[in-house]
Amino acid sequence: MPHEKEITIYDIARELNVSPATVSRGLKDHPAVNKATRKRIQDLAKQLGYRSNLFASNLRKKSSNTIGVIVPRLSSYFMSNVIAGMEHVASTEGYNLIISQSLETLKKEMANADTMFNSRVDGLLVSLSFETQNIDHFEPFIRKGIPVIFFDRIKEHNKCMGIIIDNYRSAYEATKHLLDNGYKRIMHIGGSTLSNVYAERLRGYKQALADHKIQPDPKLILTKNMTEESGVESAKYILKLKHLPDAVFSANDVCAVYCMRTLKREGIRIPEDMGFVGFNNDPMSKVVEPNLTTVNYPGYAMGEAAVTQLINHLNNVSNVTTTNIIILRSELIIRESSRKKKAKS
Amino acid sequence: MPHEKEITIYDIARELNVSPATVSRGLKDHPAVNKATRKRIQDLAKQLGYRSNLFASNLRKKSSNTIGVIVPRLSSYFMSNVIAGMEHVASTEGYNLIISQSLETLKKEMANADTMFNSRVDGLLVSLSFETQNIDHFEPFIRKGIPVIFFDRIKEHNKCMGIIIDNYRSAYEATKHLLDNGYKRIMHIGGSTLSNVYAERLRGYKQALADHKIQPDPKLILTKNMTEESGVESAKYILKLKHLPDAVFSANDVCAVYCMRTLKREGIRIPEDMGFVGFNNDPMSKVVEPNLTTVNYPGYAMGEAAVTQLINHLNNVSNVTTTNIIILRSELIIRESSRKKKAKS
DNA sequence: TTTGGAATTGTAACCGATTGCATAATATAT
DNA sequence: ATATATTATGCAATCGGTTACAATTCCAAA
Repeated sequence: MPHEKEITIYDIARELNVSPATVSRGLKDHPAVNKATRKRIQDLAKQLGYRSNLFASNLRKKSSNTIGVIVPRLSSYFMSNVIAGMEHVASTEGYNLIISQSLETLKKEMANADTMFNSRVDGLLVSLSFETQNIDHFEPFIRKGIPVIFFDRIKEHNKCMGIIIDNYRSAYEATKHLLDNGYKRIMHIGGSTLSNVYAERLRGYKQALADHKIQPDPKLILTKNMTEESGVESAKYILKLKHLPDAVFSANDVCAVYCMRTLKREGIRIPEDMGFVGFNNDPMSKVVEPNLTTVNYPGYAMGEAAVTQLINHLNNVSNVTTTNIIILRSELIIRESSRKKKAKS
Repeated sequence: MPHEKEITIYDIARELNVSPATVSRGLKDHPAVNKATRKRIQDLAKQLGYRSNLFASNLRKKSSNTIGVIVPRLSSYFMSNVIAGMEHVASTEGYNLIISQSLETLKKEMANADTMFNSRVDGLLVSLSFETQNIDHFEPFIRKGIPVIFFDRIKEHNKCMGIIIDNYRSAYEATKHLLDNGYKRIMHIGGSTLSNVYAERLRGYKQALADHKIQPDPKLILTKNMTEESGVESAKYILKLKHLPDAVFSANDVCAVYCMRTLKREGIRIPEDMGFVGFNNDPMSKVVEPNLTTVNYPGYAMGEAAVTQLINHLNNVSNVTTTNIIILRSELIIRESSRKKKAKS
């Protein structure tokens, strides 16, 4: 197959009897080039089907116009919305996105960071894996002044911005909502507290109880990995308790839904016998019966915010190393699963 | 901030008193370089924190080790699984992924293709937008011999491979399943038949009816955009019919679920009064009550297959322009929504 | 000792765009 | 008409690897 020859600025220069330098400038509307010359250059470029060689350009400019993204998993409702938001901003700003997943392992996260580093990304957006406690593998970026922004699953670092929602406050409100609706013995199913996300949700839960003068009962606090299975397991655990809880606040929807479903099948009525609140506003929270009260987690907005902040930093309009944390708005969505029919009885 | 100086092969060459060429070869284990020298080079490289400059390398080699991906939307259950599968294979094979979404518009799809072209991707993986009828915007790739693979939403092209499931057969089986369970008046909710996906599903539905000597009733065939809303609308449409269908085969789960739910609220019993089959095996199909019978759509496998095929082509082990279509296995998952209590009565 | 050939290493051109500096062309001021 | 800005363009080095080809080294066979 006879592939087309690639057009370079040299071809244009020769054709127009100017120097490659002029062509280079002309193509990007450099004011030092005569307006008429600029037009001739651009017209011919279009006509010949010229396309800039980004490698040559990047090599010379030492910048890639590419943003690296590392996430634990791409295939969750939340994360795919984050990515969609990122892609949206990045593409309108002329940046490319290189995306990789750590599959929740530190090993792969480090390998991915390495690839990103070699790919010379202009900046890095990271949501940390479950295993990640230490974030030294991002030091190469920081040492070279490449901005790193953590989102959702973050670790504090004095050179890196973090973008999160107020997990503490959301969990507090979720728990308070249950209390206000007359539920008293509230269980919490959460993930590993090594993660900021789950640690904060647990803290909010506890504080809400404390503000209602309720001692948290350790038997009512479960640490799970928040999958379908752990929802089922939690339900079984609940059924074995001598003193049943009258409500469950789960740190995500998937776990809540499967827990609820299992309990329902055992004859427990939701929300009369047991109230439920989840977290994430996953589509299935609106499908399960009864519909699940949950916390809306703005994935798309978080993705947009992360890229926007990064690009602003790259353009020197703001600075990632001085801003510490950005907190996005989240809200409790009240549905049937938490409305005790005879509340405050 | 004093950023670290970048180490190049020249630095290593100087230190070791060899030529940059030898370093270049040594770093990639070229057999022409003495084994001991190779080791010295690699050790020093590691010690100095050398990282290859991909721009320089790509510029010289005229290849990017990057695969471009264009999809309608990233934020669907199916697509996020596809992407996850792609990322998995790509990263183990040493390729990067550049991902963008067309948001179902031809305009953005063309713009994305353009960006990919300028980014010099080694290959392109595309699932077409709803608006796309004509695929001339991929001709620049084909003219340059850059392989293009379509997946899921495809158009036939004599130079491009397509990766799909057998939508016709799956739909046929889904419909047959309903018929076998005693349902007779089966409605179909599908998407625009400009898309291969929905056209084939409709065809399978019709053929199954025909094989059971049933005339398709045009009033029982709806073309919708398969969102939550269209599920609700379809339900309303159904309720207005004089002669109600006794089953619904929806071309996706979201639409099926919302249709089913709306009907349920109007007192229609599922599956007794009306059977339901969806498509996709979306997580919510396992949550809705009753659980929805559906066709499992192997997103992750499709992503893996697409990248594998592309990389094989790039390595000359297979050829994308000669293989036409690859069909992945899909299967009907039977759940409660289609089990008529008194079947075949 | 000479020599053919294999094993290593080096030379230098190249990939294509960018940009500091110099120069040329034109315009304005004196 | 001459000096001084101003505007427009060109020169040439640079970014860092890659690779065809040439050159050198080394060893065994003759």
